[in-house]
Amino acid sequence: MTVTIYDVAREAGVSMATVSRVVNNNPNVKPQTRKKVFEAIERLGYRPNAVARGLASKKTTTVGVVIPDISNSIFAEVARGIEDIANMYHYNIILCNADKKKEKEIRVINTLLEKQVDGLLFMGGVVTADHIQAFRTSSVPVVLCGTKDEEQTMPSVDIDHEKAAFDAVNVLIAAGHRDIAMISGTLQDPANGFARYQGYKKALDAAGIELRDEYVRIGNYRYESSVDAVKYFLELSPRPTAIFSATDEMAIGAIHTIQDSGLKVPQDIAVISVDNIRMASMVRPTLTTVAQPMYDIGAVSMRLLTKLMNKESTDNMQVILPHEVIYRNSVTQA
Amino acid sequence: MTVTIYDVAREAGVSMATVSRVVNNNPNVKPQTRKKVFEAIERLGYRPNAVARGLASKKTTTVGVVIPDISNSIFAEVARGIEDIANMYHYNIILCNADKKKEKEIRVINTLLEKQVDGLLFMGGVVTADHIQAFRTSSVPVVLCGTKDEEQTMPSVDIDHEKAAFDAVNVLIAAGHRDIAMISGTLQDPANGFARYQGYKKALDAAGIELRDEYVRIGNYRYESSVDAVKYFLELSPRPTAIFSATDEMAIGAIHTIQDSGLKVPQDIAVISVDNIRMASMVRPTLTTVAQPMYDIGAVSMRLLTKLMNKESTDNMQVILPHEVIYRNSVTQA
DNA sequence: CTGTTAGCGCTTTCAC
DNA sequence: GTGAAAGCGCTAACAG
Repeated sequence: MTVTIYDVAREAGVSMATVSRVVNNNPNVKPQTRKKVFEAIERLGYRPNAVARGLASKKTTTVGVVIPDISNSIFAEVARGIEDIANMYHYNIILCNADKKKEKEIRVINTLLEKQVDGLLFMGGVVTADHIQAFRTSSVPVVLCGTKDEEQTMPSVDIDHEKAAFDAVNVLIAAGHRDIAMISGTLQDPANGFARYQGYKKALDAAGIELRDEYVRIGNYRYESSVDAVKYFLELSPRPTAIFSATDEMAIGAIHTIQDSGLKVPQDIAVISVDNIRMASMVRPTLTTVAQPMYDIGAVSMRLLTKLMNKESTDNMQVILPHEVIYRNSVTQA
Repeated sequence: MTVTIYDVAREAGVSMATVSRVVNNNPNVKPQTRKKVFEAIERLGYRPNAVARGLASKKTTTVGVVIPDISNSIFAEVARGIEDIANMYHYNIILCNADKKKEKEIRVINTLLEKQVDGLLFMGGVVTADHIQAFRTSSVPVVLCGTKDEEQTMPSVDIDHEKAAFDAVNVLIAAGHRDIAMISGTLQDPANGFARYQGYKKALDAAGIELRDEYVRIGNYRYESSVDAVKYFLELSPRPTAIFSATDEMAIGAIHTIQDSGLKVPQDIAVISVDNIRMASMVRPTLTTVAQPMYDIGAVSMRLLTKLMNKESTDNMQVILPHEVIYRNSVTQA
């Protein structure tokens, strides 16, 4: 039924070992023999069985990628970076969505490990002790991308979220704003949540602006969640003249809510955030934001993982990539 | 080093077969024995090797999903539907991005087949003879989702794109429009391209409106591509009073281009499209569009695939799911 | 209810 | 350059 390496060997009049060598590009095969084998493969329509190969060689040339939320375009962009480098090094990637659920993340990590992936990339989200525990039960290398663990003991690739937020708020301050509200993510989230909030606080602090509790609302990163936050801000007095959103998606929700209330962005209220998703240049006004290099985060973390899988020495296990303010039209420049 | 089923057997004082039964939830094990085995597993930290299991059982409980473009939110939503049903039937899914490149699609299909997936889901895009050929070289079932092949010989789940487009254009006609332009996808694409164009043509025809060549521009489904199309339309005389876009993303580009030119949507030019991506309710004005049930397309195709993998009989191999007009604010209702 | 025994399809020494 | 043979870790008859 299915044609195996043995069938090919017989058809070509050689041993399985030789066929294996040909398939794996081992140079120790006479060109003529190689040709015979290729012909037999062609004739029989042989397709190597990666499962059998994986069992025999104890390598699958596959890396597992756990993605917290497949419908989030940020992760999609990171995934592209991962893919490109993976292809370059001849690894296949298997992407597993975890729905932003911790329990599912752990389950997915275990599934991937059972499938004997050669390495693991864990994207975004919170990295708990349970995650670390799951990683430890395996012997394959793991790289965190777009996040890091509390103790910073694991290899990771990320931006400096606090500094990014700091820079964003400073754009607002430089434009003359003093009444600056923030739509934050949950403070439980060390990267997109807590760190960005810290950056906001420090920027205000550095400018001698007092932090006002009612100027901070917690959202869930979704468009809808910023609608409520902004409605709340709109009732305040003094009403904020600028809003710093932890993410672009919430910023876009903010812009629309402001506009729906009859106010103008940036004239009445300026808006800035961090991420630079594709949509940021698709709204009106276009969104001023701090870009994180999503593709590079993916690419660099995959590259780091290849080194780890090859047991190459690596100097820097905790990579921080640079970010950059993208000036568009949701903040009036000074 | 790695602990195997054999180690567990020894530790628990039973045979490998018994351990295998316990791990696979085979009822033919005395509760007490089962307990002993579980304890041994726990003590040793045993994790079953899915690769070995796959080789021995010739089943991987894994289905491969090829996704044309991971950064396209439509596919992401379809993927959610696939995932949910896959989990329900205890299949893992491995997602492979193909960058909308035919060559890469074929390569990915072959990789997946080498990995011995139990079934294949092929999402969106054009299905050529080469694709069919690749599918045929394998013995596992394949379901197309969100697309279909020319000859409709393969199992598939999709909407009636032509009818969806027809309905969209009719909304415009019902609102009194006669000068209706279209931003189409490539006519090579049977689903999102050709079929939607056909629907446009037929709707005009049914209303006795003559088709004008200059009222049709071809885009590439991206936001940017509709900018040029709309600029072209704006110069025309008579200027169209409504635009039908083959996809939401291009429709959003259209709306912004119209607004940037100083005109208003829907007062000066109405816009409608097909898809209903999340962003459709996030733009201003919110986008009137024909919704395709993305989650369901994924869910139904995965369900169909499970039936095929179990060799259950299935009456309907070419499923067409219903679509629905979502009235929002980019078309003034009559 | 449990153990024995063949493989699954391939890689990988080790000889020749 | 090539072949023989021993597994990789597990499942699946088949016995008992």
